[in-house]
Amino acid sequence: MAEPNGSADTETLIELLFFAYRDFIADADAILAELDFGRAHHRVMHFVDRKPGLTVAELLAFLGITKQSLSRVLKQLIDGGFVRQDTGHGDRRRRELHLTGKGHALIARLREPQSRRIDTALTESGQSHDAMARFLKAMTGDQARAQISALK
Amino acid sequence: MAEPNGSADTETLIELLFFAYRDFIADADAILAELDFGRAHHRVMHFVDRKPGLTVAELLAFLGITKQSLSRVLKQLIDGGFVRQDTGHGDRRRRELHLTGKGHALIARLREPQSRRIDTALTESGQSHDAMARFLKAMTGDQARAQISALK
DNA sequence: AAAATATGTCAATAAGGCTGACGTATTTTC
DNA sequence: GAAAATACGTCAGCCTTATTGACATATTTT
Repeated sequence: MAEPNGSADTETLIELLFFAYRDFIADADAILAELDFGRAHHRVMHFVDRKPGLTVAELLAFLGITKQSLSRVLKQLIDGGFVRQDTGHGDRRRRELHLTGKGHALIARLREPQSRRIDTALTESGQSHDAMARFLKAMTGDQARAQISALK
Repeated sequence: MAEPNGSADTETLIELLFFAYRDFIADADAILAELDFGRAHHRVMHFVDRKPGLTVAELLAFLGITKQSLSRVLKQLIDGGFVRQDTGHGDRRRRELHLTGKGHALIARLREPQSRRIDTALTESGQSHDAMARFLKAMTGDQARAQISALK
């Protein structure tokens, strides 16, 4: 038998996931490079958009990096006018993050080729959006699932 | 309507892909850290295993990096006894790369948690291996498809 | 013999992470 | 009301993995 336990074919999936993610990310990289931004900037904008008003500490938890690492990237986004920081209403120690109009425009532009790639791939492969969401969610660990829930 | 053009939901898929890939990679990262290796070492071993005897130039094309970047990683793998370099039979300028027994053991160990995660996720989400392969392949660009074909 | 190819290596640079330490404003606790 | 905890910012130094450019060497092809 060619695949006694399916492992040979799962090996192919490991490889396909590498290529698929690499090419998926490349779409946005090209746009980011124009602004001298990197993937870190993209991730920050994504989560600020997904959860407007989130604090620096919450953002760090989503990204899984330290505040020292975030600071440089966040500063560039604020200086560039893509992200705005508001002092917290109740707790004035907090800095609540929001995208500016310019920030919304950029995240939309970054998302466009990625969305198109996903939608095209779903159509080409005859997959439903829902089935893919279920698979990807099943691929994540407990921590990520909690984070995903927090974005509702 | 909640989703006029499906874009709202594709946005969720973008995010899920980020989390899924991050967690998928984390499995191997933990093992690599024990050996003071990184993802670059993993990728090199994967492709050397998938196409035994491939040359340095071929490997560079798969990885999409420069030879200067590869050199350090490859040197560490060779010094550590995970990868072996044979002078080409016909063309003695070429260095044909192979995994050693130790290399095979490591790649198997790295693949194990990743395969398990994929297989579990497929089962949990009721997806077939084949459908997922079709989707992931549809996500890749032309260049990657050519590379994937070259691995047959 | 000359040119092209495959590989290796040196040097300098950059992005994006890390740890540790410290400062400051604000809130919570005792 | 003083002390402790929290949220954030920042300085300094370090690491990994990538980059480009330049050049050396062995081998094959022209």
